[in-house]
Amino acid sequence: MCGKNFTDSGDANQILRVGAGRTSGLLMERFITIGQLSKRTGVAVSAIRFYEEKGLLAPLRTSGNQRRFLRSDIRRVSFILIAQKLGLGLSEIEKQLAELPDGRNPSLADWQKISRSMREEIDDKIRLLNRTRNQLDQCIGCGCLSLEKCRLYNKDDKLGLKGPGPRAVLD
Amino acid sequence: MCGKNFTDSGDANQILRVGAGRTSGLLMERFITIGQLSKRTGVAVSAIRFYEEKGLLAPLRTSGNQRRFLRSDIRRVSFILIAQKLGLGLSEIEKQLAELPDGRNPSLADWQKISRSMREEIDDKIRLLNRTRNQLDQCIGCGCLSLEKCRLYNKDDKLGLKGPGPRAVLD
DNA sequence: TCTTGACCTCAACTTAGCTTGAGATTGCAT
DNA sequence: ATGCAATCTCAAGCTAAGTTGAGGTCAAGA
Repeated sequence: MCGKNFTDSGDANQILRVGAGRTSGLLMERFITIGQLSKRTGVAVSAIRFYEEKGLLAPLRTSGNQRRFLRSDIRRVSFILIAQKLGLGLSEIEKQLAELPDGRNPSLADWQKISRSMREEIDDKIRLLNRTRNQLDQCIGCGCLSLEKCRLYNKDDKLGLKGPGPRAVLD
Repeated sequence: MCGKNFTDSGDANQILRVGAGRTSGLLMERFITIGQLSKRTGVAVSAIRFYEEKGLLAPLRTSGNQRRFLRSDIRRVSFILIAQKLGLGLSEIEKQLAELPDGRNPSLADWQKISRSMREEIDDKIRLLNRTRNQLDQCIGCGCLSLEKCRLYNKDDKLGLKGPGPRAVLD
């Protein structure tokens, strides 16, 4: 992966951390700019920088301080997007990615392992929603709206990860 | 199951500013302080003030500028808490409450009407989660992680109301 | 060489649902 | 009359997941 020899004259575009050599031709095959990554993934440039800040991406830099991403980072960003859709926060996603050896991007096996644990979380959510719905059905006929009696208002049930409410009480 | 004496709809809001001199027994029967409301509902005093700011509560004031709530506001706050648990945002709850005639606190019929529409939203969430879970199951065997191909990554499905993700893309 | 578009950093702003703190009043009991 | 807890307002801070803008640099084509 690293240490290829190139014979091009322009030094200005060298990627620092990968080692010296020449630039454009082969480098352009391996590396993409932030704009290209943005176009390929549909994620705004500002969001990509934000992901880097949060530790989800670790691009290389050219001698001119511009970011250069691996092509496989497209897949890494896809992973982030899908995991977000499944309800994971960026910090949770970062933990999953951090466990990959060598900072590698997710492979099939990784994805299977992660998505299985996601499946369990989704199942939990569905169970909770079903229970809540059943209680709501009973509550429709009741209408008590009493915090002491209403089975809907139960501190132990957190509806979804993002369920709002007064923090001191529900959290 | 639950009690049914929730319609003290007679104690409407004909009360103006509460006079200073006699904080008499009668007033103390009808009105409660913010601290009492906090204790009865478990909602922090700061949160109650916040709800007022958002238009969900409209307490009276003493001549000394302290808030005085109706006893029935306990039920109004209960309603807010339960609706939040069901995933409604404060602005949506405010709309529901604003539709009550005379700024009345929720009655049985109101609650039934609102909770039925909530039930539909919950059903929608459950359907979406089930679909997502099924797609995830297929994805476990696939591992493609391709934005073009993966059926999991579908802009039209928003998982839950709070599903994060790059705004420009998913919204 | 010049120009232009892509890129850089850093700071501030956004929404939601609050909490925390400062500094001033109020209200009730002794 | 005094003391003290409860209350008041207003401002700032918090988390999440970014966006927006100012001001400056880089890279590539004409």
